[in-house]
Parts: sequence; structure tokens; C-alpha cells
Amino acid sequence: MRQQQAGATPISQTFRHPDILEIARREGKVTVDGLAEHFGVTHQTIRRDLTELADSGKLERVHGGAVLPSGASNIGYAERRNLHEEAKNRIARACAEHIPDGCSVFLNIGTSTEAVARALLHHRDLMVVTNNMNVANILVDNPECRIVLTGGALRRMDGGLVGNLTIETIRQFKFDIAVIGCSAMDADGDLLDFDIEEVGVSQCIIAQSRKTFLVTDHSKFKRSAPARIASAREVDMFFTDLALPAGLAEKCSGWETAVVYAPEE
Amino acid sequence: MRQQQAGATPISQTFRHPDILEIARREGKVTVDGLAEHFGVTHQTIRRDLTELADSGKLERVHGGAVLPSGASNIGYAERRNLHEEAKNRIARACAEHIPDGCSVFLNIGTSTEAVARALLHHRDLMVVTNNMNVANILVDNPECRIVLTGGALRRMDGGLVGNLTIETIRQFKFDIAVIGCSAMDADGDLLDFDIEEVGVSQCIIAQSRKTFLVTDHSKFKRSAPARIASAREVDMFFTDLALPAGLAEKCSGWETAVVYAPEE
DNA sequence: AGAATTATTTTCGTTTATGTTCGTTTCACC
DNA sequence: GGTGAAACGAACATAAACGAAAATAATTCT
Repeated sequence: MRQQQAGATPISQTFRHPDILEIARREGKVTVDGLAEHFGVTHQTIRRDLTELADSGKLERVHGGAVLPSGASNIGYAERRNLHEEAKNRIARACAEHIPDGCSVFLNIGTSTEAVARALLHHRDLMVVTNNMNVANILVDNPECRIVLTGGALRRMDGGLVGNLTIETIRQFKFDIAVIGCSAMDADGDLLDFDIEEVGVSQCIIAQSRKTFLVTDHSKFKRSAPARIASAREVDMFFTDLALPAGLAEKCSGWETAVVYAPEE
Repeated sequence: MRQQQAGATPISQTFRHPDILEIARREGKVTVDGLAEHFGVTHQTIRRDLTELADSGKLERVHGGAVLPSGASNIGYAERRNLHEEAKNRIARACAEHIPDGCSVFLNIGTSTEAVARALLHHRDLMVVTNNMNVANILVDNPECRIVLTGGALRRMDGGLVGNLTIETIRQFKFDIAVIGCSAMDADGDLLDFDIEEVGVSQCIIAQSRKTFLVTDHSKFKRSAPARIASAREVDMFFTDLALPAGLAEKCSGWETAVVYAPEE
């Protein structure tokens, strides 16, 4: 009789709940079948879990599974997040493995950096500075992580905080590691972006960091973009999923830019 | 050997506790069975350990073991939000009615200001600046609202962004309306707060605004707090739910502070 | 060393989570 | 718009996990 939940439904506690939420956040949805197999339990058990998670507002129940509660998610962005999602998560995990506990990190705008945030959920004693509201919302769940947001106007499209406040804030810090993405990358090893303002931010981040990590999946190799952020020469570690285009790998080794491939597993 | 009473601190400086936390953080979870075997003790002992760790908030108990606390450890805040929730919403609606479309507004930290944010979900063409992540997350759902976040360290307790970045950001704006709350209010009409840092922020907000709106439910009239934000004299409109204490209403009318009561309906 | 306190184990009745079964609802396909 | 298959929720049985309390072991203190 001692520990009674205050309100109405005494929600059951199980190992699965945190995992289910993590999967849901990563994949955007979960299925009863998939979870039943993943955990090796019956469908009915998963249904109970999903019902409870839905009752407490963490998920939204649909036939056959559950999805993230509607609300904040932006459609176009959500689609882009699902694009190459598997690869991004692999890359992010590889990147997180090279981020030691206890260091200070900047996470830039971008779906890839958000994946890194999710991969940092179990790191300890981090200090994360970010101009990305989504990153902040993700890392709130890591109680051992100090979160600092740069100021700026909230861009609904991607949760980014933009404007001159951003750079001003960044100048006040010196990071151990900067984690950045890019919209495109050309054969010369130049990192490119669509948004000129963001380029300024990225350059500033690189300047304020001891090490620069780049996270980019292979789809960026084929594209181009108008604004130049920097050269891969300035990057210390480059995390990606597939082999670099001809010539680039050699350039990187010449520049002492370590290339880490996230295995397909 | 007697059982501990809840009120006192159930101190048990077992050497196992740090290890258990260490394992939990590495694995994300711990099992009673696993720990019992690992330490060579009985299940019951491990259960006691886990109960203690859970009571002190380090872990979250689940059937068969424990997991890391699932983020948002702001139980106190959630409770406070539910406190007088109805009144807060009424007050917030009254306040929102006095905020015209198309103006610029600052929303400060606090449960009352969050209620105002919810009441602004259907306003148009607003520009809202805030140091409260919750406010930003709420107003994301209003597509006709520009949102600017101040920079700062994220305080999980209440979603506040704190630190000197906050004031620096605020200084760069001039608001039509500032919406602030307070922790307490005394008979002289002074607005009080528990946190001295927040007082500085509130004062800065008032200084940068053409009008100041105060939202506070009647429970604040009976309390006190150590730090002084300002006098109600500097407030233009004061939104509350019940009649002001004797004398204060007269003072307000002398100060040209309009008092708006949110009807019980 | 002996008493007092604290930590752990043992035991036992109770609670909780899960699997199973079955009738009902929902969805997708014709 | 009807039909079959899948998904669903309720009810029950069971085994595991649980908490309380007494018994035992390991401390600390004087």
C-alpha cells in the first residue's frame, strides 16, 4: 500500500518501456509484431505496454502499433529524418563512441546531429551546447548532461535557432568537440550548405573547437550546394557509412582526417 | 532492524550502491538476479538497494530490476503546474485577451506564463521571445507566431534558460508587452521571487517593455519570498483570480495598475 | 570482550507481470 | 459495401517478483 501512484492508473513498470520509447523516437513508429519479436514476448504483452505508454501520453496508439504523439513534428522534416535513417543512426553511434564522457560538445543543426544526440543519451557528465531545439528536447532525457542553448529565432522547419545571437553565444565557449553535418560535399573535399547563415555558424563552431567531427551519410557525396563551410582538411574525424568517392579518401589521409565507416552490421 | 520512517533520510552507505549505479549507467538497466549474482548476495538485499536508490531518485524501479530515471525529473514542477491549474488557465485567457495580434511579447519562466502561451495558440502574427523551453515547445504549434529563445543553460526543473546569456539577449529587444509571474506578493504590492538570478532577468524584461503584465493566482498573496523583483506600481495590468488583499486594490488604482479578475465562470 | 547497532538472509503471504484463450472490433481487399 | 484476416481487449491461470518481519551474521562502540 506504500508506493501508490497518485492519480488513477497505476502504470506498470517494465524494462521494455524505455526501450520502446527509444525505438519509437528513432524510427518514428513501432509495431506490435516487431516489438513482440524484439523482446521475445507475446503480442498481448506488447499491447499492454503500448496501451500504458499511450495512456501516459508518451505514444499514440494506432492499429498494429504506435507512433510518436503528433504535435510538434514537422512533416517535411520528419520525412527527411526518415531518409537514410538507419545509416544515420549507425553513423551517429560510431561518432558517439569517439565522444568521451565528461567533455564539452557542440551539436549543430541537422538530422544527423540529432541522431548523435540520441546516441549520447547514456553518456555521462557531458556539457552540450546546441542551436537545435530538437537536440535539447532529446538530451533532456539524459540527466547527466548539462544543456546550453544558444539564443536565436526558432525555425520550425528543423528546430534550428538562427540569427546573430547564435554566433555571439558560441564565441563565449571553447568546445572539446564540435559535431557538424553538411548538406553536400564535393570531390575536392569541401563541405557545402544551402543556407549562407548556417555556414557562418558552422565556421564559428569549428574555430571554437579543439576537434571537429563531421557526420554525413553517403547521399551527400552526390549532391552540391552553393555555400562553402570549410574543407574536410579542417575536420579531425569524418563519420560516414559508405566508401568515399575516388580520390577523397587519399586526400583525407593526407590531411590527417580520420575517416570512420559505420559498419552495416 | 526496525523499518525506516519515510520522513528521515534512509541513509545506507553500502559499497554496492556506486557499483550498481555504474552498471546501470553502462547498461542502461540492472536486474535483481544479475546484481545478486554479481555481488553474491540474496535477492532481498539487492531489492533493498534498488529501493533505496530509487527513493533517492538515482534509479527507477521496474519489475525485476531498475532502469535509469526517464528524463524529466521535474516531478515537483509537474505538481506545481497542476496546482490551481484551472485558475491559472482562466487568468491566462484573460491575459491573452489583452494581447493584440501582431505585437511582440516576452514570456518569462513560470507555470503561469506557460498557461499564457497555451492561451496564445490562436493569436496571429505574434513575435514571442522567451527564456522558457516549455513556452517554445507549446507555441511551436502556432504557425503564425515567431518564436525567439534566449540563450542559456537549460534548467530541467522548469525548462528555464538561465545564466548571463539570457539578460544579454533580452537587452537586444524592445517588447510591446512583458508577461511575468512571481513566486509571492506582499501587502505593499512588491513582487517577490525565490531565485535572485531570475529577479535580475525579470527586472531587465520590465525595463525593455512598453507594458508589463503580471499573471499570478491568489495563492501567491499569502506567501513570501526573499528577493524583490519590482513593485506592482510598475505593472500595467495585473491578472489574477480572486480579490486582492485589503489595501492592495486601492494602491493599484492609485498607481494606475489595472487589475483584471478572471471570472470563475 | 560484550553490548548495541547495522547489514544480510530466510521465510511467507501478497502483488504483479505475463501467457493463453476467446469473443469482438478494425482494417484491407475484393 | 461485404468478407476474411488480423488486431484488439477482457478474463483467467500461473509463475515470478515483491515487501514485511523475524532470524542470523557482521559491524561498531565503549
